[in-house]
Amino acid sequence: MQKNKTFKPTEGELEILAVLWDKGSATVRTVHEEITRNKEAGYTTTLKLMQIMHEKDMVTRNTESKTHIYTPIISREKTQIQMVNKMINNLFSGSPADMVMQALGGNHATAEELDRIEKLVASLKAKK
Amino acid sequence: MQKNKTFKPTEGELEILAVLWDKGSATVRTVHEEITRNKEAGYTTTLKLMQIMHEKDMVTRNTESKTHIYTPIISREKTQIQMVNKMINNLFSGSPADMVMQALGGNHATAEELDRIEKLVASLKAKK
DNA sequence: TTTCTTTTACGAATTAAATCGTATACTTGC
DNA sequence: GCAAGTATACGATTTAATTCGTAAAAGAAA
Repeated sequence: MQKNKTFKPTEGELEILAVLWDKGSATVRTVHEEITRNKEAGYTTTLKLMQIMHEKDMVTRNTESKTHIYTPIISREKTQIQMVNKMINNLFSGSPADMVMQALGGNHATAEELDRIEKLVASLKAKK
Repeated sequence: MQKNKTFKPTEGELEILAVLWDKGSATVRTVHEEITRNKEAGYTTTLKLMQIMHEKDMVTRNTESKTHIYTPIISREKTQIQMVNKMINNLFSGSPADMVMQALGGNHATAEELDRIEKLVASLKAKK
């Protein structure tokens, strides 16, 4: 078991986690194929990265069969919260609202998404 | 002049930029003193980092006097937009709303901030 | 002027991420 | 059983970020 230090995946680790979160669990082969849809990479590179993630206790693996099956340990949501909070502190002087402004500023949110946000904001206001 | 590649400051660079953005311009000494309010670091470490940032064209510097004065080139806002968008893509499957949910979920936003967000959302909805 | 302090320049060491080649072991299909 | 293919293990290399020691230059103070 590891110390509970703040979890900060690197770029490459995040790509792998994205696949694992999406699929629940996956083999190196599967992860590798997903990843190489977007960029070049050797198979052993992906393998090594996943092995390192295992050493770091970011994933577990089932080694019963020759082909190991990897499962993420930390949840997507927890990672999101940690990374968003870090960014709010580092780049937005601690103001969540400022980050929200930038996130929505690009105007990529759909009408439904805006509805969801509106409801969330309303419910947060109600609590104040 | 450099290619216009996506700007991705490291952790340490971001700390320095935060000071420079805040003050507009600053000497190494000033930046260093700000930074060491929160963490340990040798003076030459900060200096070197800022020199490298200069090589990377992240900052300009005025060398008229012996004590150089550094000024950030990229704006805080542009950096915010780039980093938020990157995070939305990497960690939130491209959904700005999902990121907003996490940013506000911690319930750290003040009533006034929520008002601002509400207005922004309303104006975005009006455009749809 | 001489000394003390501050500053930059430079280079080296350290740490960590990412990449990949090669060896070896395990399956599977013939 | 054996060849071919697939998987892991391991170690080496590369690249980048970080850290800091030392020296030299510039100014300030005495």
